[in-house]
Amino acid sequence: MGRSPCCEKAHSNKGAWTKEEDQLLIDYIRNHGEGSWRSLPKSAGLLRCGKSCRLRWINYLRPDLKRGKFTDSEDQIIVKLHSLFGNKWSLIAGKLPGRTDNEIKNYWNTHIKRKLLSRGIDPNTHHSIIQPKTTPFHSRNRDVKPTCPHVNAYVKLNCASASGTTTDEDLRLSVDRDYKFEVWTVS
DNA sequence: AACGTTCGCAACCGCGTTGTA
DNA sequence: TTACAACGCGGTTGCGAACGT
Repeated sequence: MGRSPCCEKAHSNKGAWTKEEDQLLIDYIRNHGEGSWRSLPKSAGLLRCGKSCRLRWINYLRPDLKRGKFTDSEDQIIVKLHSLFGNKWSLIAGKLPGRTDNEIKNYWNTHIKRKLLSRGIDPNTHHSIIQPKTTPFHSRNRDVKPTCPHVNAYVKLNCASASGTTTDEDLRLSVDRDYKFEVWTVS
């Protein structure tokens, strides 16, 4: 038995949102707050599924969104965080106030990936394509510096977790003014 | 000007995770 | 403990805009 659909698709709009739909969603969330996405469309008078409403709000309508072009420093932060976390876009977005995971994901795929490749850097491993390095990033109990030639980051790893991987709970991340990183475990 | 191609981004889809009865 | 509903995330797609010929 498959998963039940998140909404009555037959009675849902799809595709681009209209200004009227946006306004209905904004008004509803202003009055009632976020949450209960499944019941929200009906309550707000929207012919959309809850998932779609949530995405529209988070990625486009939220008042605290920065929007506009990414700055050079944001660019650098994204590259460095990606070298730490991989494709954990929501985690990366959490370190960039006003930016959404979807926005960062798109920016990575359309701009940064290409930029890294043009510099001879593998965007997945952050290692030089010409001189590949074999040292695993999440090596246990070892200091790695720097992990990638283009990143002026110092990452201190002291992973004590039994799995040998660093989980969100294990990690605390600090970003100083020069965007250098230090990652350590919680004892 | 017209057409084809590429690019950028909003939105959708499927699945894993979490909460709860 | 289990089953189900709802949420949240990451990958992918679709479409309009921009660009090139």
